[in-house]
Amino acid sequence: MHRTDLTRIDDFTWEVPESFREGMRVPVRIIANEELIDDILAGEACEQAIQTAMLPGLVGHLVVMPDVYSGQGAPVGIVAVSKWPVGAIAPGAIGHDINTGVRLLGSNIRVDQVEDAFDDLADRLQERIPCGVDAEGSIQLAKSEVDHVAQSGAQWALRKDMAQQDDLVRAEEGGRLNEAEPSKVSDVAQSLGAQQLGTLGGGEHFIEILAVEEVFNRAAALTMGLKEGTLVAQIHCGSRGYGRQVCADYIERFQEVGHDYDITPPNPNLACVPLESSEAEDYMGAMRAAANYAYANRQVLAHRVREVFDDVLDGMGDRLKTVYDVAHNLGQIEMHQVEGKHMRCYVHRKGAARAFGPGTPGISLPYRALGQPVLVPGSMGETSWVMLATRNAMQKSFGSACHGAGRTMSRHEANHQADEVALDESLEEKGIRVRSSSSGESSASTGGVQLKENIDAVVETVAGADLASKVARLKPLAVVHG
DNA sequence: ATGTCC
Repeated sequence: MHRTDLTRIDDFTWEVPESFREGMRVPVRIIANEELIDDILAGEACEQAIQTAMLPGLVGHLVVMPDVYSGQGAPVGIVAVSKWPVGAIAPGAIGHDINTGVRLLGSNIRVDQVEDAFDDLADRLQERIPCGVDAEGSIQLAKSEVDHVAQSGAQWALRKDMAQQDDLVRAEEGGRLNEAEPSKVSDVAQSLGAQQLGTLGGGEHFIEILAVEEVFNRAAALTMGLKEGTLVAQIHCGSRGYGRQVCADYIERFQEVGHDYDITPPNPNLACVPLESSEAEDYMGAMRAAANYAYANRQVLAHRVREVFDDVLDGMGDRLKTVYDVAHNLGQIEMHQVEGKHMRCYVHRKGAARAFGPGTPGISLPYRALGQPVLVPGSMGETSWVMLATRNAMQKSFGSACHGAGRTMSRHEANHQADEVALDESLEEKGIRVRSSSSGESSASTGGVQLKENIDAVVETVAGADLASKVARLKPLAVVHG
């Protein structure tokens, strides 16, 4: 695909018109600046976005975020809005990693007072937090308890003394989605859930210690508890095997029943059913259960981080306060203004954060007047950003913003051990402590493997497109990953 | 993303 195929809407918005391909239901709108657009057009994600725009019952436009990259079925970095009740729901447009997201903890701990402790912090985090695809948790749950976690989300952790009330107040949806139906989750998923709570997983999931490097919006930063020169912790992870299995189970089921509804999906991984079908209802219940599992997981990990801070920094764990907790892969029923009409919709966000503008109901109370916080982690070891959703986001992107830096080389492509090690080494060279379950196994790397750092371009684009505004930039000090 | 894909 080339620029000549696009209509330029404004400096940061490029449209693939509905007429581009037979079967597209809505245009695709790519949010990108001059620096990012050509890479996006060159990649596989663009074709995937066009296919995703063929899902039945979509309205408005398919939003492509500047940090988009290729995924299964739909790319990672899209928002697809389905009209209620005539539209369809597609698990592949939410993703296998249901409610992968970010928890950010701020603190009043000054970086310069604890510089000597970074190595110990990294070591202890690695010891305390099981990482990697096959990680099993320190918490073993009975099957009935898995259902309680899936029902209660982060509130489960509060009952188990692994959360503070304020953690829930400053979390999207209070860390719990209503109407979760653990009974609609398969036994296989449930057994995985029994073993994996409090684990980080693999891929791009990580825990980082960072410093608040620069504040751009003092008032907002004050409300968020972010101050220049202080230490923060960021947790990027999701629902592990539990959510992955839910997605896989329902894609399979939707593939089987799709033709009963006269639906031919654009691609088998985009199998879908009508929103008001019993299959859709089952999936929504199971997906919310997985989302709650992820909220609980990030809460347990936040608790582990506090424990490590208690140990290493002499009881400083309590000084870590939740800034916000946000999902990057979720589907939700929302009201939106589409082509001048206020309508009930089902919003698929895959690799996109909900970003409701100031005053919108549904934003956690401490932030309702400001707008929803948008947490933008870089790829592990990269600069991260905290932003704030703007009013404009409501119509331009159906209340959504980017989820983090796109990857020019996915960990899937970088699947060779040597590349993984080389990536870690390039971070170490920058003075960042890296602890990885796969590190140190090989130094056969040739070096020179690097993730292109495009997060600044992503953030400039999101700010330029007026989806969110900058609050603070965070600089990584230590990262633990699978 | 993942009891990891041929």
